[in-house]
Amino acid sequence: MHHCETCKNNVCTKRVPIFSLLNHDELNKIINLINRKVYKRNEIIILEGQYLKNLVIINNGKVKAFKNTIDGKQQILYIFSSGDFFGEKSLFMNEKASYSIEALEETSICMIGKKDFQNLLSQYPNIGLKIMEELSKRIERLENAIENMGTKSVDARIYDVLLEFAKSYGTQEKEGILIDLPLSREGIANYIGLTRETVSRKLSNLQEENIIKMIGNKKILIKDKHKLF
Amino acid sequence: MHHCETCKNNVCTKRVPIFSLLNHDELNKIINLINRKVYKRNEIIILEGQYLKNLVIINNGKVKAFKNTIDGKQQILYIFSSGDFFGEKSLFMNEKASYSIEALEETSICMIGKKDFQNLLSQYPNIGLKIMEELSKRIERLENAIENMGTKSVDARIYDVLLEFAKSYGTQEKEGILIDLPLSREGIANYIGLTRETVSRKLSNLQEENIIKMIGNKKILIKDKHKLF
DNA sequence: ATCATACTATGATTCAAATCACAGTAATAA
DNA sequence: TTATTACTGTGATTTGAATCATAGTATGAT
Repeated sequence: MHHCETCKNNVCTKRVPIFSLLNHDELNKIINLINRKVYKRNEIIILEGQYLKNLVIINNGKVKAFKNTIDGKQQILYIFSSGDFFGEKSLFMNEKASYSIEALEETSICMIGKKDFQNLLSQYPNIGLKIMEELSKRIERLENAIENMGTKSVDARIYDVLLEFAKSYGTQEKEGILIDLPLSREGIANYIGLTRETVSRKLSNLQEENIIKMIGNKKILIKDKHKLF
Repeated sequence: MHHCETCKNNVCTKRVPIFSLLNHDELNKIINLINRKVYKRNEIIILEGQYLKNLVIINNGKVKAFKNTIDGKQQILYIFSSGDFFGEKSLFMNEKASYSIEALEETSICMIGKKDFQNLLSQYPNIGLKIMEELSKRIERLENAIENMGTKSVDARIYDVLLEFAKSYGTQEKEGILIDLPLSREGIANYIGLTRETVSRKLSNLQEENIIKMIGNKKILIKDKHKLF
């Protein structure tokens, strides 16, 4: 199974940074350890508190990782897309997932069992280094998010999230950077710790100032990136 | 050098979780790779933006890791104490420090050069696993901090920081948990994203409600822990 | 193309933390 | 012990985001 060319090309190994140091034969061995699954928009992939038995790598699509609070609020911690992984915590510690994962669009994932992945780790120590590198990057993003929420004005936080989205989901067009928003207004609010209404208002302001242009609800054109600093 | 008993007992290796899987002889080998240094209260150990050439392990004392913003605010990200390490990012990536480190009290540190530590890592892969484990814990703390700042009331954030400090710096006394505060009111404010004044007021409230008792400026007695949930 | 549903915008009001201002207190060094 | 400095507490005021309320718009399914 999984040996036809189409499958290979669709499978995570090729596009995953943590496997980037492996050669063709090594990748092929890994393919046999992988289980795939596809989720529809809004489907829950993991629920906070569940035990996770796999390392999950995103092949295609986007998911959000979030925590729900007792009083009905939601904090989005990550948006994971192609090549990102989660569930790594269960590899070294036997702990419950500390956040839920929900598909933001049709998303296909690859799963590698805990044991299998631990074997891979000891066989190819470089994978471990790559994971540490990725965890370090994630830590740095979280640290910046905390700095933003703790010290920056609401306007600055809106600027930052627009620039982040521009980098991750934007394409350069002649009029500016066109962002394919991964989140609704409410999602953005839950990502940067504001309310839906405040995000709406701030974006309207930016549009009035001719810095951005909202195209429907799912796209934003950044006309003047330099005014967002 | 470093072979007398007093030195051994004072050196980081024994109290550092990341070396916990090594035996006595292995630890002795590591001792020879270590350089020690002592910092006084308020001394800067690393400045944001500097290149770091060592993994730094705290032997004794406490430091704060923080970012300064352009408009003069400060966000404290971590309080590191005995057994904690930092500078691990420079081991896999050649990047500048993303935060400054300042001693909160007299603090002695142990340093292992980048190259030496990389050798250790390949010699004892378990150290790598321990580091990943520690990074995972750090990630979880950051994720919780973001959830707190994004979704919780100011009161809840004060409760949380008191409970955190009680766990890390508190001793059980008959009247309650006595916390040796690592930070001033302003420091606490910079840790949870509030102002000095708000922290003062909220602590005063808690004292009036007989939940805590402030003892000078550096100690707080938690009389009724259960009211902080 | 129409409809149903989910999402968005925006005005009015409330509220709580930031800010400003200054007095009071604790900690540290001489 | 006293003096000096740094830290803390608290009142008055401002400010800006949350909340409440409702109308408007976009999107996707049929």
